[in-house]
Amino acid sequence: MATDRDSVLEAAVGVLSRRPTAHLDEIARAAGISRATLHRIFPGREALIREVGATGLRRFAAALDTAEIDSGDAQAALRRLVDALVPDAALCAFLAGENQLYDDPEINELWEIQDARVRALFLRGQQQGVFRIELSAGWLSEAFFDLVAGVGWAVQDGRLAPRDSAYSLAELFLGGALRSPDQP
Amino acid sequence: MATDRDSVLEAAVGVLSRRPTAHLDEIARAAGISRATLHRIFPGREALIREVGATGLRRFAAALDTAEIDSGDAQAALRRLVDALVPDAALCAFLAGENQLYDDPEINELWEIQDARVRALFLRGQQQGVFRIELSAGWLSEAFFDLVAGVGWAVQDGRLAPRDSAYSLAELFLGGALRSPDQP
DNA sequence: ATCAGATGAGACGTTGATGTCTCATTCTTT
DNA sequence: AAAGAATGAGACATCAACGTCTCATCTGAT
Repeated sequence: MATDRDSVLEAAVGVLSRRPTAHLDEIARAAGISRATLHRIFPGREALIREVGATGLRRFAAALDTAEIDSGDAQAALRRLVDALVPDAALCAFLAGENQLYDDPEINELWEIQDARVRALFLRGQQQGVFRIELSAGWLSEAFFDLVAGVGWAVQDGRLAPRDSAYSLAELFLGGALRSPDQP
Repeated sequence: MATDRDSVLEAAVGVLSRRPTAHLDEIARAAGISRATLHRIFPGREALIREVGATGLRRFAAALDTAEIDSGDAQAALRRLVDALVPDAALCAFLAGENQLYDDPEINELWEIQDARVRALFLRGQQQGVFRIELSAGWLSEAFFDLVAGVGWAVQDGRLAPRDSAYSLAELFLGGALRSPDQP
């Protein structure tokens, strides 16, 4: 049953995104199972972390797919990406915090692919005249991911309401903190 | 000699901001001293982490002071803050990643104070009509810190040139990723 | 040159998390 | 109801990092 595995992974993300060094006891308790069963599902801590990372990257890739980031106006594409990504913001927060994941060449390659896709979106937007060209596409991509992770943390800790998160993220990233001079 | 302690702390930040679970061996090697000497300076791992956190918060507070964030135009104040903060971006990255730090009530209180100061800056800017009011001051504050930490990581890993970091940070945060419609 | 202090290298015991095991209990299926 | 599978609880060994110690070496001051 895949549901079981997935629910455990979900719980693991909830704990690990906030405290990457959490003990297996804690993760098992959060998942509502015993440590023994956790070991029956995942061979060990390393495998669990790896699986959470792989899941996160798969969901990230799926969000890029559903948002169709290669189609149409780059700004609209980014807004679609925000909507698709916000439900998995906690997963992105985990990916951002667990740097040790990228020692694994397979995980690292998967990440490089998705990162390149996001960079391509920004590059396309710059060529369309939609995004600023004074800021490199690499930096835009990195900053965007930082903010997505930040949303994940903020929502998890109750500092940001989930229903505000997509709006807050898109508006700040696209429009910045400054009030537009022409809007009174 | 305070210089020695500080240089060790500096090296510790360099390692811990990227890999919070780094062994003491690694930190000692990065500082160019032996594990024994590291133990002579700091009673143990916990004390070291704590000290790095306290140093980070002190530097953060100092940056808020030198930027005079309570004076004048809020936008100019934020730009001053960026300039003052960027040299210690790695330290902020450490503070952002090491959530376990905030279990310590003393550290946590120090953080709350600085965070309130930043929030006050954004609130003031909103009252001045400088910052957007659709985004809460709390979210602006949090997002700003996320980006500062992101700059710290990006610089450390060579993905962002140090000389670009202040500009990239201030421009993206204040103006957003979108090209202004009136600027051709 | 000598001596005091500091440092590095390494050994050693301790501790805590992990991985594996067993066994009783519960749930499912027939 | 009975058999089988899955789970939980706990015991146990292992292992890696930590904290402490000793001793040889190095540095710097007198």
